[in-house]
Amino acid sequence: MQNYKEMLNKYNLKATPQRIYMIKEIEKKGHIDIDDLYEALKNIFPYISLATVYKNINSMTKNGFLIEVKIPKLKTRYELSKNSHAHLLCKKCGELTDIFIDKKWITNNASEESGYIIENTLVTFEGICPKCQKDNKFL
Amino acid sequence: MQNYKEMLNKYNLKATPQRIYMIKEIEKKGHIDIDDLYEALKNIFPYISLATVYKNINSMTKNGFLIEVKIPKLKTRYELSKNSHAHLLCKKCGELTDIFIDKKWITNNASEESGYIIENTLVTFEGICPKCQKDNKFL
DNA sequence: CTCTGTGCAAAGCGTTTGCAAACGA
DNA sequence: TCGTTTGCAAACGCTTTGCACAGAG
Repeated sequence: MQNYKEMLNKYNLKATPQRIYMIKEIEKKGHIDIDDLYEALKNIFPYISLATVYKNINSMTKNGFLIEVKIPKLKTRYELSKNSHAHLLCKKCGELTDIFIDKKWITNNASEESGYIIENTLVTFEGICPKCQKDNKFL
Repeated sequence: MQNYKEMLNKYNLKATPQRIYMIKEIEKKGHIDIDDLYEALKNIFPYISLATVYKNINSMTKNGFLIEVKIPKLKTRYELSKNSHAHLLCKKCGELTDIFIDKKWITNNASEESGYIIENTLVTFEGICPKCQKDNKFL
C-alpha cells in the first residue's frame, strides 16, 4: 500500500483509496476489463462511480502507468506496465496470460526491412490453453 | 468485380454493389476504419447508410472474410484476410502497413513453453516510419 | 418468388463531461 | 488551504436494431 502510494505519486496522481485498490486488483488479476474492475471495486466501495473507474483508468493509461490490451472481438483489458512480454489468449475460456519471449530477432528484421524505428513490439498468441485441451478433446 | 462477386457468394453473402465497392475500397487502402470507409462509399452511393456499412462489416468479419485490426488508442481498422503477416504502425502519422515476417520460431517457442495449441500469432510493431523520420529529426 | 440487404429513424450501450462536495498533499 | 478526485446525472458518440421497401439469386 505504501508501495502503491509511492507509485501513484511518482506519476503525479494522488493516492486515493479507490486508486490504490484499483491497482491492487489489476495486479492480482494480471489483466482486467472495466466492468470486472468496477464489480470488484463495488465490493469495497459500494458507492464508487463507474465514471471514477473510467477517469482513473484514463489518467493511469495516459501516463503509461497502465497498458491497454486490445484484442479483436474482446473487451479491452488493462494491465500494469511491466517488462516486455507477449500475451497468450485462450479462444475457448478467454484466459489471458503473459509469456516472456525474445522479440529481438523479429523486431530487428522488421526494422531493417521496413526502415522503421521500432519502439515497441506487440505479440499475441491465440489458441487453446492446456486446460481447455483436456476438457474437450474435439477441436 | 466478377471476382468480388464470387468471393462474396463463397461466403454466403449476396453481391450487392455496396459490398463490392466496400471490398474494393478495403483492398485499395489495405486497412481502413469505419468512418473513412463510409466517407469513401458516400462518393459512390450518396444515400448509403452508416448502418449498412456496419452490418456489412459485421457479416464479413463474422465469417472471416475480413479481419479486425485493433490497436491501442486507435480506431479499429479492417483488412481483407490474407496470409499471415504483421503490422507496422507509425506513431506519428498513423500509417499502418503490412510486413511479412517469419513467426514460426516465436510461435513454436511460446507453444512449447506454455502448452497452448497456437492457432494464430498477431504481431504489431509500433514506431516511426521512414518518412516521419526525415520530416522530423528530433524524436 | 423468396430471402437477403438497404436506408431510415430510434434505441442501446459504453464512455465522457460538468458540477458541487469531499479529500489528499 | 489549494488543487485534485469523487459521485452523480446528463450528455455524447459509436454501434445495433426494427421495419418497410428494394434488390439479388
